[in-house]
Parts: sequence; structure tokens; C-alpha cells
Amino acid sequence: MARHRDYSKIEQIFESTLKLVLEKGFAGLKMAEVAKESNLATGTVYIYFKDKDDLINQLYLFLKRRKTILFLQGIDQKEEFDLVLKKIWFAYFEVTMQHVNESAFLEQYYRSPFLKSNVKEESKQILKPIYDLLGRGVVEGKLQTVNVEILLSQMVGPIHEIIRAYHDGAIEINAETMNQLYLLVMKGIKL
Amino acid sequence: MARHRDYSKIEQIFESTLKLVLEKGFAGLKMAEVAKESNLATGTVYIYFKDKDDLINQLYLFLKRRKTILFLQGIDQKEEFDLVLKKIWFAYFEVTMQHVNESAFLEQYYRSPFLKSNVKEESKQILKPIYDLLGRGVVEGKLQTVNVEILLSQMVGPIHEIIRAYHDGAIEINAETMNQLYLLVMKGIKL
DNA sequence: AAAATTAATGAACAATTATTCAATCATCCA
DNA sequence: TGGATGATTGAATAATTGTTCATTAATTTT
Repeated sequence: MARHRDYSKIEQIFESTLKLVLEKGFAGLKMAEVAKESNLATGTVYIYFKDKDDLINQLYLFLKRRKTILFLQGIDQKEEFDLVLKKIWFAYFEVTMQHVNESAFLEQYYRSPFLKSNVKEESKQILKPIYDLLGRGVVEGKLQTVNVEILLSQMVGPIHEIIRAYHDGAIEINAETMNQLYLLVMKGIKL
Repeated sequence: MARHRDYSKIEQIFESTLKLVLEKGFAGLKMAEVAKESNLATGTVYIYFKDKDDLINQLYLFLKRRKTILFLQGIDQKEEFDLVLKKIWFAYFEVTMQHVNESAFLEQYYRSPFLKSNVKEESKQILKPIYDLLGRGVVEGKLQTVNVEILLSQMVGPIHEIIRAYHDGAIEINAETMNQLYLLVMKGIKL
């Protein structure tokens, strides 16, 4: 053609970049390698992204949005409290689990020379639904009356931790594991 | 003198390196900046460390050892179970809290081209005392009978999470905060 | 206090890696 | 089909950053 911009190429570059960052960290990321991993010439990467900085920032936003959308779908705060709480806890577990790789990227991005100040605030948005729900739980007298941040820590902290253990090969994660952890967590925060 | 090697200089370099990594991540760490931050000429850094790789690995070991020693002191597994559990939980909280900066460094090191395979195993050692204690708790019938990894996640996950919230400026951490979280966590895992 | 020894300096050099762009290729359309 | 348009290439270049080492400074020894 003079074919239109091929967006699958952008996604290919994203995928390669993510893979390389996970393997070697930000410090080891080289544009030439990104190109090679994407089966492209180095110059081609610069057609789709202004420079390395741009590539990394675009990738961050791409991953962040994808994760947020995925998490929010299927959550309906109108339903009965205990049910919503359960759904949201498992949804967070599953999304986090399926996107651990990305999480590692996001973590590193957070402490890097690339971080743009405006994204910091946006980052918290993904937790907003949980935040709101916990507030509601306190008001409705269904949860311990402590600071919502404390409840949140108890909700998601163990999830992060068990997924880490999983990646260190210390534990299997299956329906039973998840349920057991869920019960412990709920036992802690419910009134 | 021909004075003996000045170890305060090594510590100065460590401190500068840590500071710079926390500010800009591994990707942004420059030997020239390390030197400048330490009020030394670039060449001087190479007197004390073979190269950049060496500097980073030495720093990792230095921080890891310091943290481990600090955590282990004052823990005596011979005492009564509930007391040890409480002491160890607060000790872990305090050490983690006081060394968040270092933790951020250690995390980044963990996913970087610098990671030496042998340190991976050593890394888990710091959690060993907690691990052992939880095992004992299950045996003595004082804790929920689930996989120790699950108990561990519930123990330390919320700690990591609340400290993160603290660093995002979302919450104060004081004796009350800590106690409230402690109670939630224990409510969850105790029988 | 001069000679000897060790530490420190920082500009010069080497190595690595980001970026550009003239040349080539692929596709479209008249 | 041939010229026009836009995409792709990758070697050449620019920029950055790690490392060295001849020189200078500091300290110790005799």
C-alpha cells in the first residue's frame, strides 16, 4: 500500500520491550535489542516512537489502561455488600495474577528516570473501586471501624505477597489456596 | 600516613549510590554522579570498587546484611508463642519501615542485569525466623491450619502495603495505626 | 626535612548505545 | 506498467557514560 500505520507493529514493539525489561530490567534495555526482538530494523522503532523515553512512557500507559479496564469489568457496586466484596477481591487477585509481569514493569517504572509526575496520581485509580467499597462497608457497619487504608492493606497486601511467593516457586496457587487466603483476610476485616 | 584504606569513604560511596538509585533508578545511575555526590573524583571510586557491577553487588550485600542483623537481634524463639509472634511482627514492621529506601533498592536489584544467581537463595533467609515461628504456631494449634506461605502472606503482606501507602502520603503511621493493623492481621490468622 | 609510599585527581580515552538519514523496498493508482 | 508515496532498512554518526592512568597531593618514614 503506502499502507496505513500498522498497529500490530506497535503492539509487537510493546511486547518485546516488556519482555526485555522483565528479563534484564530498565538498566539493560537497548533500542537495538527491542528492534531485533521485534524483527525490525532499529530505525523502524523510531518511526513508531519518538525516542526511548517515549517508548517506555507509551508502554506504561498501555499496560496501565489495559489492566484497569480488565479489573473494572464485571464489578457492579449496586449488589449486596458481601457479594461485591468477594467478587472484587477475587477479581483483583486474578487480574494481578495474570499481569504479574506487567506489575513488575510498572513497579520499576515507578522508580525510574522516566516517570512523569502526572501519572503518579492516575496510578491510584485502579484501587478506587476497592477503596469506595471499603468505605461503604465501614458506614454500613459491616467492617471494622478503622482507617480505610488499613483495611485496604489487609485486603490487597496478602494478595501481592502470595503471588510473590508463587513466583519464587514457594507455593501453588489454585482455587483452594485462594479460598483459604480469602477466609483469613475476611476474618480479619469483618466485624 | 600512606594511610590505611579509609572505610568511611566506602560507606560514603554506598550512601551516594543508594541515594542516586532511589532518585533515578538503576537505569539512571552514573559513576561520575556517584563520585560527585561523594565529593570524590571519578577515578577514586575505582580505587575502592573494581567497576560499576562490583559497586552495585557490594552495596547489595552490605544492605542485606545490615537489615538481617537488625531484624534478628532481640528475637528469642524460646519465649511464649503469642509474645514471640507479637515481637517478631513489630520488629519486622519497624525494620521494614526504617529501611524502605533500601528495600526499594533491593527490589530493583532483584530484577536487574546485576543479579548474581547465588544471592537469590540468601535473600529468603531474612524471613526464616518468621517462617519457623508460623510452623510452630500451627503445630501448637494456635494458628489456622493452612499452608505456612498463606499465613506468611497474611503476616507481612499488609505491612508492606501500609508502608507503601505511607510513602504515597495516604496515611500516618504511628503506634495506633500499627496496633490496629496488628489486631486485624492476628484476628485473621489465629484460631 | 627529604625521600618514599600511598591516595586522589580528572582529563583523555574506550566502549557502549541512542539516533539519524540516504538508500531501498513495497504498495498503490493513473 | 511506471511513477508516486509512504514504509523500512541498517550502516554511519552522535551522544553518553564507563574506565584508565600520568600527574599531583597527602602522609609516613628514616
